[in-house]
Amino acid sequence: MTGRINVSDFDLATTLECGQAFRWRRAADGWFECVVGSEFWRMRQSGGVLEWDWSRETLSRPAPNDESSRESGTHAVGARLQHYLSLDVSLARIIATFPADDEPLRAAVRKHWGLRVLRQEPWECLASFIASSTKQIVQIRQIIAELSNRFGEPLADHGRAALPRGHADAEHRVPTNDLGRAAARPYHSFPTVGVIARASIEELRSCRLGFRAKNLLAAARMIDSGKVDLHALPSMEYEQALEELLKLPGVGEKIANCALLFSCPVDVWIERALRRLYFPRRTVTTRQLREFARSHFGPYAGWAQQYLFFNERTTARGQRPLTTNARE
DNA sequence: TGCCAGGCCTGTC
DNA sequence: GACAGGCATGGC
Repeated sequence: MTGRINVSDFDLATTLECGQAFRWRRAADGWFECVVGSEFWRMRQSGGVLEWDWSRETLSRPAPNDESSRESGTHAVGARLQHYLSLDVSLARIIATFPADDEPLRAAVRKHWGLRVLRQEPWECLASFIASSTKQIVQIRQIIAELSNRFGEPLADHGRAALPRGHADAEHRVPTNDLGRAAARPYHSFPTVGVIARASIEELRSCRLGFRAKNLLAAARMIDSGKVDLHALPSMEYEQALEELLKLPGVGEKIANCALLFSCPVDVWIERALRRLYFPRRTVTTRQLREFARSHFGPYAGWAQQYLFFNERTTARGQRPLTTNARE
């Protein structure tokens, strides 16, 4: 099934490659593709038109509580896509809440206009950031790909057959040391929390998680057993939701905030930007920076900081692209 | 070869 | 409360 959506104030490439999601792959023909939930999505933007291509029953065994029971009409799929991409909110209105006299932020917004914060599945987002601790983004993508390839559901044969020529990567086995390729193959779903909870520490370590393996396993088990309910977070106040996430091993303030839809993450790159832009020649602690960010950027602090993060990453000396080149 | 990476946790002072 | 060091692993 395919469709088209008229879009404005939106940049697909920037949104998918700005470091908030780790599984989207830019194919050689310009399409972005990923398994989202248990659906295989492809998207391509041409000016103000977003083309999409969607396959139902893409997984050999869709998760029982997942999208298999969802509506599959063109309108319903398009609506899900718009929700995921936050196309249903006015970017201009969000930007308008940013501090008016903050020129560095305004400059970042101008430069990366169209960046939108995705509405990702909470578990995938949380697990990805648990895996992110002291890892480069390219390596995070590799770890997430390894986890998905090993523990996720593969695309069903008929789903794979529906892929355009050149995309049916029939050979699942790639050299284990060639993680750039592994990271570029999004043909598995992200593993469910239950699957990870029942994995062994050795299996997780084999995905190159290192010391993060025990944190991911313990966090998955706490969530799977109901000790922490990710789906209850949206109904909580910010402080309560933060406190809930901090119960999880390997989850500190930064990762918790990333999981809370980027509500206020201050990581090393944002910290670097904040120090350079707002506190030059002054000594401030990370805690002070976090408090500054929470109070300064307004209700959409996460959006503001994602602009600053991406801008810092793309303009800092020694800059490197955030993603591996999917073209191999 | 050595440094460092979208941190977290623990021990020490 | 502040701070340092350890934790695994791989890209550069």
